[in-house]
Amino acid sequence: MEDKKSTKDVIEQVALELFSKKGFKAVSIRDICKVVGIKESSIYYHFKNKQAIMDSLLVKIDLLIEKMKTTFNGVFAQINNVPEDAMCEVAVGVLMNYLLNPYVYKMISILTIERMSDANASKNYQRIVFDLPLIQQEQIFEQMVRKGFVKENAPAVLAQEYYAVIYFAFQKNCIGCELTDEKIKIASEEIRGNIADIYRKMR
Amino acid sequence: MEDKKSTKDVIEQVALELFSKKGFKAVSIRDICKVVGIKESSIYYHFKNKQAIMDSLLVKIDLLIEKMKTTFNGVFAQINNVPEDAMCEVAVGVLMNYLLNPYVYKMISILTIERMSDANASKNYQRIVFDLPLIQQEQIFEQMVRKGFVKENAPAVLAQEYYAVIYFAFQKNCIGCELTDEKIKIASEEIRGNIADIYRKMR
DNA sequence: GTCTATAAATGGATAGAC
DNA sequence: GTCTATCCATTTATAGAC
Repeated sequence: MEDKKSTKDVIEQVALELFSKKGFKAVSIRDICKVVGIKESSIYYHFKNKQAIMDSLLVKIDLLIEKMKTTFNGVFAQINNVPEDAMCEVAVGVLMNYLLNPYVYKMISILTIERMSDANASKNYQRIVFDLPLIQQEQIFEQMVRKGFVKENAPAVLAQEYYAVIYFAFQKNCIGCELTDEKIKIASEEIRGNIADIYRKMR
Repeated sequence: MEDKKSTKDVIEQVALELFSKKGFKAVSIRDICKVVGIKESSIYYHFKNKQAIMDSLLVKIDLLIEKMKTTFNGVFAQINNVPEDAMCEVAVGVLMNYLLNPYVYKMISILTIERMSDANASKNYQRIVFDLPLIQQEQIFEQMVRKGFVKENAPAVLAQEYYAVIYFAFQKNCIGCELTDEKIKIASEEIRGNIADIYRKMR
């Protein structure tokens, strides 16, 4: 029972893959159909048009992120002690489990291109790449300040300083062309080094 | 003597503008010619093909950046005292005079799109957006550590922490769709706030 | 649900007149 | 240097058979 994927699901999967590599506009319906193994016209049975495929992908990522959020909150609530190492590992975790999650990473790649000319894509990029992680980080720092793990400071400012390091390493090493294990490793190490440095100062 | 711009210059100027808004691939020769006011075929008198226009733009930005670099080095060499305010203003200066320089900004916009699928664009993005500013910042921190303005620390790490704040604010507020004065103001203030916070810790 | 066939638009690029 | 005219490839999308 492995190949139970409907044609519609396969279309979405292939579209996500291709869009993330070349951008929404640069991928043709023909490109998608060629990989899926159906004729061009058949795709219009499953989706009204090309944009409808993209819209469907956006709905799916919202569900995924919502699920990740509740999982992460549950894990973090149990932490009672935050040594420097743990701070670094949480930061690397944001990279590995969120920004580099296969689905999230591909969607970020698509929106990176589309947000330059599409206001709606720009909103979605803002939400997925900046707003959601920053709110998450801010809540963590709120708890940490309250529990006395870091010196008192505005949690929003701490979150921004902290996440800027992660986002910077992500953009510098993981975005653009092929993503290799080597690049992921370099990004992780840059994050560890910079977060450790910042954390030492803020305690 | 204002309209002495050759057709070739106008083509480049229009192409830069259009490429930066929609991406290299999404802009057609027809689009460019319509704005310039010439027929499609005429463009092939000035440039071998579409790619040749882009190549020419890349050569020009290299010349511009080289000029900016020497200017900036001259200005910074005269600074003998770096209070917190000056640190913030230098950071905002990197945003306003480099990342938001009209030519640099448009080129970054183009490369943001193209680097997702073109290895050469990826290299150029890396060079213009990461390598050059980081080397510049590193040299500044080297001087500052030497002159005793900041506590001793690896200049490369300081440069990365410092520039990450600038890049983050730039990406969060200034990239994607229309760039407004309001967005620039928010980015500047975020940089000022975060740099002041970091600088207070590293002295 | 998938196919063939085809419409209608848009793309890059060239030949040759002026 | 710029034009008209044209070629050929590619694209989105639809109509209608199976």
